[in-house]
Amino acid sequence: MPIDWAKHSRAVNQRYGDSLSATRHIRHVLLAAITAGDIMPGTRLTETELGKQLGFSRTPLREAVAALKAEGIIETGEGGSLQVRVLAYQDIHALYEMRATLEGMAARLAATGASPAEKLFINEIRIKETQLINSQASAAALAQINSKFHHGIYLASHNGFLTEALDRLSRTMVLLGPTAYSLPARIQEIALEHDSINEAIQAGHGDDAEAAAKRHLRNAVKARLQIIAGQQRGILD
Amino acid sequence: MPIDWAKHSRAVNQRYGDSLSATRHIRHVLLAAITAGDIMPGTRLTETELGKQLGFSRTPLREAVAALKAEGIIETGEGGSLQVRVLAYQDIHALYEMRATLEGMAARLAATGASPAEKLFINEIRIKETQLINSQASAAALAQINSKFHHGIYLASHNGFLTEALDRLSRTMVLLGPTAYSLPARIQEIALEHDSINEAIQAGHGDDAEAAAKRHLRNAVKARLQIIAGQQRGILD
DNA sequence: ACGTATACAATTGCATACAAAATAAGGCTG
DNA sequence: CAGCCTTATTTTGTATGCAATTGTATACGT
Repeated sequence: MPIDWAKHSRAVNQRYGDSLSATRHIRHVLLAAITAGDIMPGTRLTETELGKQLGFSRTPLREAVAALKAEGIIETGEGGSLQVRVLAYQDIHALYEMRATLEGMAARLAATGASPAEKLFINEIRIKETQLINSQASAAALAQINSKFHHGIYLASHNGFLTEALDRLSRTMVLLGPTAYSLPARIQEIALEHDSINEAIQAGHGDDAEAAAKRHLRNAVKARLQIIAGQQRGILD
Repeated sequence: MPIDWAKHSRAVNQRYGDSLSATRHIRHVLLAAITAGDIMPGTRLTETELGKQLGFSRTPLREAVAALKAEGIIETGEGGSLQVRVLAYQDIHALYEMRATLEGMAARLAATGASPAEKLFINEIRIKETQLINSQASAAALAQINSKFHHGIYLASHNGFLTEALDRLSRTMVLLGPTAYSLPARIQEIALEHDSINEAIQAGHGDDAEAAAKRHLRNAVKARLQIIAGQQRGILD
């Protein structure tokens, strides 16, 4: 069954405007399709087919793919064939280990260096998250506000390289599949953990913020393993 | 005055073999040229000209550039023109701040998780570095063994994402220009600091290794600022 | 003489076309 | 019938060509 590229394409246009170059447009559409789970890791992608489906020639497609390969989202199999990167079990731990360190760093910097406006902004997102949880919002909506909360902290770190590294890790994480918001029990925990981080940032306590962020990520990997265990199927299916 | 692309091209062939695709080859050649200081940050690159000089068509060139743009080495100026990324003064601090955190993490993981063989390997590089310093080796040779020392620690962290992030940061750092090995006084300091890191790793002391690595990077940024102060020219030159 | 408009040159973005490599299929031989 | 070699087809890698946008120079008007 073919993928609904038009849907992702519309979403990208709505989010970034319709004046993006073909290369950038395709890059975002591919990321959206991977995030939505329309293209599973390991799936072979053929340029001709993809280009035809997306309505672009192979040239901008290949440039978009070159960027995604540099990011580690797409990899070249044997013979130069393209496929969405397949993460090994060990990679999950490495990924979360990295993110715990970087999120800790970001939270510390935000606590010690964020402007009053930035702190207010983070706090507002946190309040909105609580409202969404209480109103039983969808997993997608919760995942979105979660992204905003974390991204707000990244920006408040005032370190562009840190922000970029964390954004990149987040993009890589979509390769792992569904978010933790598919686990109802985890939602309340996340709220509490976000509170700890937020309070430490508001109070300007760098050590506490870092510790809270690391705790948050340690729990996140635990939840992730639980999801994976739930998905557990035979290797051959 | 034209750049000696043939030299860089030969170096890339020697390092990676001559069976690289044009795209990958060009990517490495461009990185080498930037590292060597043949292309200064801010320099405008025109695809047609570059392609002609390198002996390839624009297609693989553009793919190589797409990858370097994704890495933040090349950026698109106004009007879509290409230029080597220009780092702001503030970026220097952000860059070293990031690297201090990640190098600290790598040193800690190496100390606690490296295999005996990896520890021996790191130690051998450290010994070789001492020999090179004592024999008054060139700055380039010292910079190379320095890279090997650090990269050995990255690998010993057993975290592929960390290794990749640090490699990426190292590539970005070439935008800053000459290495600290142009400062004779710094060379002895570096040796001592590397010793501290190595000893902590050999002893398996994670905390000490992380602290030593962070100290090393704090001193490195100090040396970097000294170099920049020495280069100080007017903005308009 | 300065600012603005217009025409032209240069450069990027994309598509098409071709060449080389890899995968798949088929036939042959042991 | 199994394994392997040969061939055909698909797929990737690279080159060229065209269209559209951007930068620049010249001419004109104020």
